[in-house]
Amino acid sequence: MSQTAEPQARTRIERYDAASIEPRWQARWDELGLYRTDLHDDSRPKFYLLTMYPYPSGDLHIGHWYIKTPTDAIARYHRMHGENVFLPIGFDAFGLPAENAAIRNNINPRDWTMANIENMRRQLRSMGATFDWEAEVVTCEPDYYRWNQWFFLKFLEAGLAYRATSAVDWCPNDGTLAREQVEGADRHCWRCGAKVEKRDLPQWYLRVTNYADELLDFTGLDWPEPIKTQQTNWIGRSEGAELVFTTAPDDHQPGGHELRVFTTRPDTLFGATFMVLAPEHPLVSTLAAPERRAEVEAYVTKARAETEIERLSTDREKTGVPLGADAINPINGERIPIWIADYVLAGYGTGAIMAVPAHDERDFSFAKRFGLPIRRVVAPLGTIADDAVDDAYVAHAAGETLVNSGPYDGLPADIAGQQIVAELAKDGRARTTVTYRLRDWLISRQRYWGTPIPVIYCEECGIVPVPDEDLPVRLPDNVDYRGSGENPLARDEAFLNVKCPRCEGPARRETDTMDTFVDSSWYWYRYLSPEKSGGPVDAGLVRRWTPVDQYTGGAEHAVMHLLYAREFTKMMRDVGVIEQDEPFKRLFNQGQILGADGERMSKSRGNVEDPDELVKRFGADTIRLFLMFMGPWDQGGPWSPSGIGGVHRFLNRVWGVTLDPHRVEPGDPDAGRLPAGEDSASAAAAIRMAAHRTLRDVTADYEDFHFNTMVAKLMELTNVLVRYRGSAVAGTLEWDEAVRLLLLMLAPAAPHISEELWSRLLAGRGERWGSIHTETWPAVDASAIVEATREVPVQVNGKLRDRLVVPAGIDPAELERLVLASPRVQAHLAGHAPDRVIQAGGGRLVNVVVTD
RNA sequence: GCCGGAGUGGCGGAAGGGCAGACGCGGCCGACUUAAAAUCGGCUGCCCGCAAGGGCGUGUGAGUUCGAAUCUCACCUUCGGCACCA
Repeated sequence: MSQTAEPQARTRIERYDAASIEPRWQARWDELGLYRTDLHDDSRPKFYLLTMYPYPSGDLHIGHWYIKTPTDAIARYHRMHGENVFLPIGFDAFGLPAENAAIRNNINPRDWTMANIENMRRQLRSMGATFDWEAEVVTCEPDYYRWNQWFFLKFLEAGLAYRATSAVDWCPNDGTLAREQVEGADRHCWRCGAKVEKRDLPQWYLRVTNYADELLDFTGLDWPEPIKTQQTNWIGRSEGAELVFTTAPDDHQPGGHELRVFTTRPDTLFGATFMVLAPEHPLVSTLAAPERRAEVEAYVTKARAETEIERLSTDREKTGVPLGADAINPINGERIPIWIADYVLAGYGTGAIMAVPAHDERDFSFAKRFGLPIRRVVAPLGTIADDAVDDAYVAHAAGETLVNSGPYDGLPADIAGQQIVAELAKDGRARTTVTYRLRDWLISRQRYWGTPIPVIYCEECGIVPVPDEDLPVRLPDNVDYRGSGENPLARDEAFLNVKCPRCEGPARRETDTMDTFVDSSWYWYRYLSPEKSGGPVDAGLVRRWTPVDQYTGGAEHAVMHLLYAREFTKMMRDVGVIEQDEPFKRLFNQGQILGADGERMSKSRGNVEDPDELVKRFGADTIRLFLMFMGPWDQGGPWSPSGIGGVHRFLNRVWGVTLDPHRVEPGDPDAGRLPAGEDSASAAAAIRMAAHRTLRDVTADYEDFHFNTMVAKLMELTNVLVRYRGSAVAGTLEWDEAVRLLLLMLAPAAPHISEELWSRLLAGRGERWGSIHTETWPAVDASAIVEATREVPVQVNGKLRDRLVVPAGIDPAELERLVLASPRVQAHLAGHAPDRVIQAGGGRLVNVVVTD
């Protein structure tokens, strides 16, 4: 720090220089262990603040700062309220990018990951954030992933994990994917964007569909509505009925097979003019007539190859072929033809539908395409039953009744539906049922850099779980991971060949690893006891500290991480590890910082903003405040540094008014003088009022995460101080109080500069140093913000015409008299008598209503 | 197509039934300086007007209200999510 001695009597203060301040305080905080949380301290209320742990891609970008620095401000704010705050951090360290980088650069994925983590630790520290590094979790460490394996085996034992062979989504880079990890109509991989295809593979699943109904219940969760809506839609609960059709006898088969369909519209049963099975439906080959067999098989083969790739949109023209067999409608015995078509999905409902073209758009376009009959059975009020159907009538409207439906004609649709199901239910041909879109979670991945799934395949014993004492199944370090597109573990003989734990015979290890979303589904429980070796979590600490009080992170995880986390918590509960039903009590989704081009930041686009550079130029405090000031936190937006100078200037002014209150600015003719009409006493009261009003508003803004207005209000208060700087009130008790409040309010958001100025104030008064971050959040003095007079806007017919300054406690009748006496009001009344005079908000505003 | 969010100055945004545009950026003018930078002060929604003042203004159109950026309905634009879920 350069301290140039000057000849003047008063030593000139040095300029605000973040670079010389910030590292010093970061080191000091670290040294004092200010942010190590004593999890066993229950003398204070606990506050578990969690922010989504980063993937160690190598560099922190400005988006990480955007989520993490306001989260840190929340932590600091809560600490100033006497809460025992736990803000841990860790790394989501398994995953594809490490493996790809390893293949590209011929290095070990572990070395690549660990080097990145080291760099990101440094970058995270440069934020000045109060992470408790002692609790750090790195998921690629055996200490962590062995518990993934432990959980898996618990789930296996409880029937919550199972292996099944079916057509799964396959990404050429990532291997198999869970359903929610395939995006878009063109079916691409959520991570790498590659087109996904179907493969028949035996894979491991977690039975999350067990929790479908429970997951729909958000009671007690303070989550953003859009996330709850997205999850609700994803789970896709649908109430309806299962109806049993039977196959009709014909020349080549005796019939009598049951064909179950799921429908939400049992009321339209009389309108079923054909049936459609998914191409994968198990009865397809049984039912296909000999003369149709070739065509059917060709269609099935084509559907299999095309299914997920070519079904581009709902607009695609429907395809299908008839099986050459009929089904019998249970309600009226009618024979209707059975078709197969790929618009019926094997994985939803029963994989078969009754087609009611008059009342379903998809069935309608299929019927049109293949010339199948269309029969109206629900008629809106005023429709003639036998009018031609030009469009599927799907809506529900008051007054609609059934037609062409035998004994049910004339009944309202909903009543008729219930009666039809009840009638068929008598002999077991119908039941009400509920169907979900949610599928079980496919967790197998054919990649190296993940948690090995701890099972062994024995020729004699079949699937054998790895015994607990053999955990963890370690990822071998030196494998040939360079790629033939096959899992490197499958080529590692030492890993692959094991003895069966049961019969000691030759056996083979599972080579699939777990979806990395398994790692991120319970890491916040591990933060509470990262070193624990006897089990995955410390039950006592989990009971005390979870659910997490506040979780912050992006909304892009709505139906992935944020849903898996809820599912995993429920599974952990059901195997007796924890008692909690839900992981996160309150969730906040910050917006996303886009590149300057408005696109998502990515290295390949070259629009990534490097915070290290900005830290060097402006300091962490400026960046923290600028990101908070940009706009509402949940909004995000394209990165534009154009306003950053303004925020930096603000901190300069805070620096100036704090350290040099008597300075008189040369450029301002009024500098150093009190404003006209004010004396020292009124100026001091005005400063005090401004400070306490700001405190009231800023407190509310911190509570609501309205950081942009919080910063604006601190700027306003600072501007008030700048206006009085060098005048008679500078340095008075009221001035000092305002400065003290300003620094305390600024402390959570800009922790370094406020700490520096705080220490200088203490030193200036000869007091012992104590960190500003261990101070208590100040209380508003209500008496400081009451005014003697106030300004009342006056409207005539809703338009602002005047403002009156009146005594604060003015009587309403007196206020009305003053308002009507106003020359401007008189002018706009133009001689008419007012019809009404409305005093809004207890006289905060007056509106004079007149008709002319 | 369905579900959800958002439309306010040149720009980021504030106000969420009661003074539209807080705060900041940018711009213009000025002070300080030999000069520039930095810093400081003033002005800055649009239109008419020398001014006083007036008119118009929160995506569009209707409505509710004494009063609407804010509530209701319809539409337009835009950003997310879903992808034939029977």
